[in-house]
Amino acid sequence: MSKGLPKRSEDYSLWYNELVKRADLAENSAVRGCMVIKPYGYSIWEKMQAQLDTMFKETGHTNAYFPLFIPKSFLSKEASHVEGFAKECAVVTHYRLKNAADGSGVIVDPEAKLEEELIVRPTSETVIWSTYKNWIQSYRDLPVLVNQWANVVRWEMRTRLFLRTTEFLWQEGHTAHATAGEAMAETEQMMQVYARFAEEYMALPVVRGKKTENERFAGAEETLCIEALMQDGKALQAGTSHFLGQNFAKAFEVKFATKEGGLDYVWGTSWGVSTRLMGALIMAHSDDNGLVLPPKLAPFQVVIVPIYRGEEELAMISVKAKELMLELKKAGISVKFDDRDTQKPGWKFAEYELKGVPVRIALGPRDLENNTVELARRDTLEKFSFELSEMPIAEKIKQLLEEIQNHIYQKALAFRKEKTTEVNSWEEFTRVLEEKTGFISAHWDGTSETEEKIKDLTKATIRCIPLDQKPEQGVCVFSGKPSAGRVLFAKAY
RNA sequence: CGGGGUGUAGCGUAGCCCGGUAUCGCGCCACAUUUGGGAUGUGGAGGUCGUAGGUUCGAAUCCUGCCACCCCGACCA
Repeated sequence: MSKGLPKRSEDYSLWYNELVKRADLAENSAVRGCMVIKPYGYSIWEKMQAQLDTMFKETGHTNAYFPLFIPKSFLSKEASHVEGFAKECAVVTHYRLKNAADGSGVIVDPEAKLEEELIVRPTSETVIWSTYKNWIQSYRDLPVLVNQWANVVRWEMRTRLFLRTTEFLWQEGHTAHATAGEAMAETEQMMQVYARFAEEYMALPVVRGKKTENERFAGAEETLCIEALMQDGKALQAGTSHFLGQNFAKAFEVKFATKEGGLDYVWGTSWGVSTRLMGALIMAHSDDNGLVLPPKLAPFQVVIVPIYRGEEELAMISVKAKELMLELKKAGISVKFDDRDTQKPGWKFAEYELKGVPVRIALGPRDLENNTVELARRDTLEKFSFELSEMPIAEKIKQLLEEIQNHIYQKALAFRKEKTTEVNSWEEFTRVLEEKTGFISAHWDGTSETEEKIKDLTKATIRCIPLDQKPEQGVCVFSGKPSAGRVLFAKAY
């Protein structure tokens, strides 16, 4: 392994790829487009899962599990849904292998052709709604509030670790309601859950918004989203929540007896976030020295590195280190004590910086003598000596972790503000897009045609119509037609 | 699927034009000296040169097929 990471300023995507690999988050696998998520990377995902899962349960949802395979016929029941996913589905056509007659290995047994092919789920609306049909008969059965943690497959042409892989891990919530209003409220609620998760846990500021018709989920009436800005000025969709109207209920004949004695189709929602969040996390905060992790999601928040000559010194330092570790653990802080004798302190410093550990404690003979430790924070790379008599170490670290969590959020927020530009002319639009990058807040005439043309010309898309959009009369930056408010454009991942 | 590129030790590479049995760095193993920012020295292990075939006394090198990966385009969370 060579030492330096590529610089963000020189080659951002190379920096990203190298960082993911060197920080032990993930690597490419033997299967094209699929990744191996390594233990350190998976630990972060587990932290995300745990927190999101808690939030889903707090909002009344329960986990369940639906099959990986979907009968082909299901997919075609909702017209726009098929259209959206048909081009990227993996299909199972056979169920058996056999030895080749010429001894060259195994081949697909042509005798074992499936009568109906199975699709590897690209998303589960269809299997789930075919199941809901049986679960729901009356308004008394509603709402159904279910989430599942699963893997899905979308056969992408070009993949990138975490950001776009053929198989990815995610959660998909699927709910059914008696009224449109209730379903819409659920859609909004879950978008807010995602936004809160991104901001409070990932330290990632997001714009809450609504997708335009072009960018909407295939099969949804309305898609709400959270959009984040990465350090290279490109936007990343971090989570989506869909109001499905009665589309899937109609496609799968999910009707319920209303309180009033009528029969009506059920209203649905679906919402999801994926391992793509890992990519967002990495790109939002990390620097040329490596990963910068928010304390709330770091696999361990503190690492203790002993500095010593000889076994006796290590033994003495270990006693102190273990004492500190215990104190920290009692306070709910996760700590790793790295007493490996196989690597030197300097090597460990660089390693934990690469891996984004929020706080490092270095403990050496001088510290034992002076009753101090050396603290270093990952976000600012500041180092300072801390007198253990000053206050309990756990309290100090707790403060520090909170400060780091807050600081990286503020830093990302300031960056987004700086990179969000209001523009009023087409000339300005293209110039800002090319030179400054980031979000562009501009008037749009509300038509898909204009959106398409802008995309063709510049690769920029409408990321969202912000929910906090101010009513403001203006003219479309492209067509000159009247507009009632600004939307956010950007080049996106 | 179009256009370009690359496959050589665990990783990154030189050699290929001009054919003679593979270079260097990192990592790995052993020993010694080291340990407050990626240590140093000495010794060592590790290779079907992507794959199948062809040309040749001889192929990493030349020719042909195939495979894989990367980059750029059309599609996407």
